[in-house]
Amino acid sequence: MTVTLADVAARAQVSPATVSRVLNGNYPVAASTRERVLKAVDELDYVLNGPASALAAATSDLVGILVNDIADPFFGIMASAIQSEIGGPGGRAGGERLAVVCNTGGSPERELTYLTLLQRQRAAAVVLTGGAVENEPHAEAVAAKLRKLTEAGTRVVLCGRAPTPDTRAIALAFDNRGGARQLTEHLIGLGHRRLGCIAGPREHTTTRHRLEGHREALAAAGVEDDPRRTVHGHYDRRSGYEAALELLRRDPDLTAIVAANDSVALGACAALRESGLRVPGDISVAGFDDLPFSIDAVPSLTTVRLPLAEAGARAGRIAMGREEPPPGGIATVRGELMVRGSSGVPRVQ
Amino acid sequence: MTVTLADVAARAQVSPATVSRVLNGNYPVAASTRERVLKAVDELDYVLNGPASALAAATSDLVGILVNDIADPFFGIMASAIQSEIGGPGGRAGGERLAVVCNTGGSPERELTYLTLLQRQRAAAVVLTGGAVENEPHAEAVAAKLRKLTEAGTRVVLCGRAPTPDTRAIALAFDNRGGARQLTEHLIGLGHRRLGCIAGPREHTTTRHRLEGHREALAAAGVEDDPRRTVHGHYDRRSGYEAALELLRRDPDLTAIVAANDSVALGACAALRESGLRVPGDISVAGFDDLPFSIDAVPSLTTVRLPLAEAGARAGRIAMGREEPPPGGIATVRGELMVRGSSGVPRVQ
DNA sequence: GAGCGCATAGAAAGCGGTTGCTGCGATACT
DNA sequence: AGTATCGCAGCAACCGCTTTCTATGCGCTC
Repeated sequence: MTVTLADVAARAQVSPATVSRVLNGNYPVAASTRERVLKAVDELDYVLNGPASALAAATSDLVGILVNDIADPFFGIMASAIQSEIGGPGGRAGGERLAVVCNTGGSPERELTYLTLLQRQRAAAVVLTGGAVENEPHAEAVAAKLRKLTEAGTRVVLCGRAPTPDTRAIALAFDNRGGARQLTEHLIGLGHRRLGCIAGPREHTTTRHRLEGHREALAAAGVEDDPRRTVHGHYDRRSGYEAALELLRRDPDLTAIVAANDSVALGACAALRESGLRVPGDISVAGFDDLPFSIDAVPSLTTVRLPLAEAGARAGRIAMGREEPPPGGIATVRGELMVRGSSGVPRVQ
Repeated sequence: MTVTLADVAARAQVSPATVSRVLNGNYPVAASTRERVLKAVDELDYVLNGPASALAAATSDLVGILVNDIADPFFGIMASAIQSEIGGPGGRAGGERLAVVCNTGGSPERELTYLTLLQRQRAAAVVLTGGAVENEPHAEAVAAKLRKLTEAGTRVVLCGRAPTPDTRAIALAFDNRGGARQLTEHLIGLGHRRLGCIAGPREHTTTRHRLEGHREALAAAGVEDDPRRTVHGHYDRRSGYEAALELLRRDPDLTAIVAANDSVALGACAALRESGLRVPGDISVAGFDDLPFSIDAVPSLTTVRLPLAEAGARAGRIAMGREEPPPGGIATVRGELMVRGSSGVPRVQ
């Protein structure tokens, strides 16, 4: 029914071995033979059997990309950049590889299962993006799995994710702490002293690092860090909306809010506006990531730009072995403070 | 080196066949034996070899999801919904399937190559999302490939994409034409007569349908359709920004602009604002899709809500054979007009 | 107690490629 | 001319799992 290598071989009057070699192009084949084979391939409309090939060659052309939330442009942009370097059709890479994006939904269980699935498929490489959950049993399980993957020859790259110790995984980590610190320093510099903070979900490396940066800035400036001014939520607009209302309830005199990311910041802006506060006239707001829509917000969002596309592309190249991993296997990618319309000097009280 | 079925069998003192049967659970195995096998699997940390399994069983657990642009939330949301139904870890489905998202970048060549790659992997199902390019040779090539896939037993579902004739592909198409018509009717109802239109890329089904709906509404209301009031661009904010400036240059007295989608609308708003025009005071703007950020725009965006998540989930279920395909293999998914702040009555001139 | 059927385990033949090694004719070298 | 060398094609042994078919042991029935 389906056309196999043997069929092609028969038609081209050669052995299956020759056909395989023509297709893989890593063995000398006479031009005339090659042509005959290619003609047969074309005529029979032959399509290689991936699993069979992977089995025999003990490698596959699958590359896994794990993302926390594919509906979030933060991950979409990174995934897109990674994929463009992985190859697949149209990518810069030569060999055609199937870049597969897996959506973990932020759940460590799913992350683990996807890793197993990729291990099962003998993936050539795996790129994990975004923050990791710091929940203990899972963190160790993931680390163990990554260890096993690298041992089996799968290249593992972390993109925008904290390094995993005792693993041969290459890490391209965002400087979330430094970025957050800069951002809060900027607000403090404008004169803000009552800063609310909408943090991301607990037990999350990204959340923790951004929060630490924020606190460092507060401490450095001698500003009191009232724990009541920090609210945890998710990385979506809705959380921002609700958290902003909660912060306002706790302290109506807040003059600035730093959000977990841009979506959260936008949600917060909406809540503030509906509460009758003007941004930045009455209260400043800052985001994080600098996603494309941030510049179109009104007022445009002060935020920290993370070079998502660049980092993703680099991670992709490293995963493909087309770029040297950074020394020590760890590189820090810095963000850039983008001062825009949503932050201003505090209202005199 | 790597643990195989035979290793597990040896350890459990059974034959490889028995281990396979325990793992697949479709053959009676005595409880005591099963237990022994599972124990061995656990102790040896055995991971099934996917390719080998796929080869022997002549099926794989891969499901492909093709998207035009993974960095665009429009596709991210759909992909996320599809994937949640496909299963993979945590999904509602029973079997663990690897949902792979492939980014075509809107290029028909890549689309074709990805389809071949999936065919090669003997994917269980394929879901294509978003509009298709209407470029003739490619459209036919894609149709031929889809035909071949369905013939090989791969379920093919189109989500938010126009049906492909002569294919056994199931289509869940968005009513782009009807939605666009409603939107323009709304603007005409408000009193607008000089409507600009920022359309998507040419040779694209989505673009064509939305444009047709727009023109239908104009024609029905007896409003002249000046071709100079239509500009083509891409589905991103930048295109919207540039196209809006171009439209203004061509006709400074425009009172409304309908955009190809929400991102384009936001870009247009930015351009208008920078040109000193207020929205909707001086000019109304409408988007399409109703992506999450649209409600946070200032003013919030009048648009047509497309049930992306619902449609994606349904497409996923159909792809998995867990839901009956619609009669005739084609269903139309309607959008809903969302009237918000960016549209208002035209300024009296 | 012999015959039967049922439940369960094993043997072995693929699935469709890849690749090390062998073979063979032609060319190059002494 | 004789032989070492090279280029290219084929043979055949896997790769690791699934599955059909067969074998065995056991409890039953008549």
